[in-house]
This record gives sequence, C-alpha cells and structure tokens, in this order.
Amino acid sequence: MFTFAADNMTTEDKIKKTALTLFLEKGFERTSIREIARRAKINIALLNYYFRSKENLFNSIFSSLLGKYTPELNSILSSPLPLEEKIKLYVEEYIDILLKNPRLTYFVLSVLHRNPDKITKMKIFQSLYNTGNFSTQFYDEVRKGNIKDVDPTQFFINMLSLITFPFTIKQVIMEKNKMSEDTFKQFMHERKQVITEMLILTIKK
Amino acid sequence: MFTFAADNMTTEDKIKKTALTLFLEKGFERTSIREIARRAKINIALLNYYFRSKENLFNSIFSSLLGKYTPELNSILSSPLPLEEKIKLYVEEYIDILLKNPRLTYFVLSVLHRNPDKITKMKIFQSLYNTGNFSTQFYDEVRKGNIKDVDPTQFFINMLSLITFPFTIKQVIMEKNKMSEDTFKQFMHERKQVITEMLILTIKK
DNA sequence: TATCGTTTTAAACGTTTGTTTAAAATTATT
DNA sequence: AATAATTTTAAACAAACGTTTAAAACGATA
Repeated sequence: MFTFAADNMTTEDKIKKTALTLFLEKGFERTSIREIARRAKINIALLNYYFRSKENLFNSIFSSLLGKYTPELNSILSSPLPLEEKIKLYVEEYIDILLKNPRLTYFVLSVLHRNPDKITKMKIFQSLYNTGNFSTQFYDEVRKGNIKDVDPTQFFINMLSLITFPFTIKQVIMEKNKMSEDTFKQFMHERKQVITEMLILTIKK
Repeated sequence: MFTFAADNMTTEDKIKKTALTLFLEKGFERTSIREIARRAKINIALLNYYFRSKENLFNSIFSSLLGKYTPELNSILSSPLPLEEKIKLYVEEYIDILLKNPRLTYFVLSVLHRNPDKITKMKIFQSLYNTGNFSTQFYDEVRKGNIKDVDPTQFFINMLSLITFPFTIKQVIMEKNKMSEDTFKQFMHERKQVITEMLILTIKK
C-alpha cells in the first residue's frame, strides 16, 4: 500500500488518497486543503473543482472507506453459520481489518462526534453497526435453550468494545507495556482468541 | 451542576468552566476562544491574561479534569481488597463517573490522538491507565492457582474496553435501540453487572 | 486623596482558513 | 487544423483564527 499518491493516478484519486492519509493521521479540522494539495502535488483550486468543498471531499472519502470494509463484516453477521462460528469469524476479520487500519476506529468516532445527528442517520454508517440477523439468531438460540439468557444488545456491544477499543488507545498500550509495532500486532492477534473464548464463555450453558 | 458559568465566580473559574463545557462538546479545534469569551461573558484578552494561550488553557483544564476522577479509580486498584471485589468496585465506580460525564472517554481519546507522544508521557495521563498493584495481585492469584492463567494486560484492557467504549458510541446505541437518555442510563447500570460477571467468569476456575 | 498594582476593555495585529475568479493550458471533437 | 470542452493554474477573496497592544477602570494601600 502506498502512503503517497503516485504520479500515474488520476487527479481525483490523488486527492482522495492523500486526503485520506491526512484525515486519518491528523483529523478533519487539523488537515488543511493546502496541505492536501501540497502533498498531492496539485493546485488548491482543483480540490474545489473535483469536490465542491472540503466537507464534501471528506464525506466522499468517508463513504468509500466504510464501503470498503463493512460489507465483509455484514456478510459474516448475515451468514447462515452457527452462532459460535459467526462470533469467531467476526472477531478475526474485524481485528484483521483494524490491524491493517489501526486509525480507523478513532477516525469513525471522530466523525460520529463531529456531527452525531447527521452521521447516525447515514446509511453507510448504520451498516457499520448493523447486526444483520445476528440478534434474531441470538434470540432463537436463547429460546431453544442452547445458550444462556443474555441480552443480545449487551452482547454485541461487548464484542464491539473488546475488538475496537484497544486500537483507540494503541499508543498507550504500546508505551505502558514497552511494545514495538510488531509486538502490538502480535498482542492483537493473540487477542482474537482471548475475545472469542471470553464471548462464548458468557453464553455457553 | 451548572452548564454555564455563574456571575459570582471568579473570572478565571468562569473561563475554565465555560471552556470545559465547550471543549467536551465540540473538541479543542472547533472551540474558538471568541466563543469561550462570549459564553463566559468576558473579554477575549482576559483569556490570554489568565492563561497564556488557548493550548495552555486546555492543558490546565485537562489536568484538573483527570485529577478529579483518577485518584478514586487508582485507590480502588491499589487497595488491599480481594481481586473479585476490586473488579466489581472498579467497574461500578468507573461507569458511575462516566454516567455523570458521558463525553469524558472520547475527550481523553481526542487529546491522546492530537498529541500522542507528549500526552502518553504526562503523569496525570499515565495515572488514568495505571493499574496500581492490580497486575501484581493478578499474577499472585495465578501462581497460587486461585484463578485461571490469564494475561493481566489482556484482562485489564478487556475491563477498560467494556466499561468505556459504549460511551464513545452512545449516540449510536441510543439511535439503534431507540433509547432515551434515561433508558441509556439504565442500560449502563445493568451493564455494571454484565461486565463484572463476564470478567470474573473468565478468571474463575 | 494620590498612588500603586491588578483587572478589564476595545481595537488591531499578522496568519491561516476554505473558497472563488478568470485566464491559461491541455485534451477531445469535428 | 479549427473549435469546443475539460483540466490546471496563479492570484485574490472575505472570514475566522489566536494573540497582542496600550489605555481605561478598578480596588487596595499609603
């Protein structure tokens, strides 16, 4: 994966790629369109030629980014797999995504907090927190007596919290435990099993 | 608790109180010193008279805020209580703090992400993620064979994640589950037991 | 009452911000 | 080759930002 935009890309893609890198790194407000233009080696005015505004550019990038990862996660939750298998796959896939994109969680949170009312109603955003048929399946298993009577909402939030939160305090974890980048990655890989076992333990009778 | 600064406060406290409200609500960059001054009904220049800069004002507020809540949490972790009791108390106290201050977690994250290198080395910040004698105690219990062989670091991160993360996506939880403010509070109160039981289940032999 | 240090004020400072303009350069179409 | 449409450019726009200035108002001290 390239950090900077290559010269043979279209201008529009150069802008999007460079802007994404900067938005992830420094957030929306601390990233100026002048810095985007400089790093992408294009004129400032082109930013408003292709995208109408900075806000528009951001929304475009945000949608692309979510659209890239949510379908895979949603398809796991909506699949006809047994519950335990589903949980295992979801945890592994989600952590793999975040290992490739450690800043993603905080990025989404920053978007959410900048404009909560608008964002929570965005389709592309809702799909990120869409449980698919997960809750229904969960209730069914409870009714059948296969698993403990646990609130699916609490369970899903547990799962999300355990997977995503560590990435938002990555620097703290690394600093406190004197971890290198590689050690952190290994820690998160180990975490897949920790989380899966923990979650299944809470529902197993 | 007052949302706005009262007239009988000192100028310095009026600034700090108003600024805190705005920083929590809109973040550092989206809060202008002009808005702070307007809402606190003071002159802009007073901001630089009492605090030397906006950054300085922010640091002052941030330290006060952490200093208000971390001692209580640290004293629980450092107490001579048995492990299970400690976990229960910590979860309850932390959630109670965040119920009174729902924006606190995201606020801390935003500070961390704005200046990770500087912040992770701040004493007041480290104390927030200080485990006290918790890890030592944890290892002791493992060695004695009283609890399962679980990595204390993973465990502590589990605990932190389960407690704090839901507050960072409060709006999403409320929107998705059609919760009112009160329902959310109730949900988080119920969560105290959910988390405690979950954590203890993972270490109980 | 005069003098002192402290607090508050209005006004301006220089930068930076996102955005727009209008002309130039390039590419595509006929 | 001439024209039209698209893309890129340099320059400027107005607004907002954090910060500073220097004088006025205030309260305490002598």
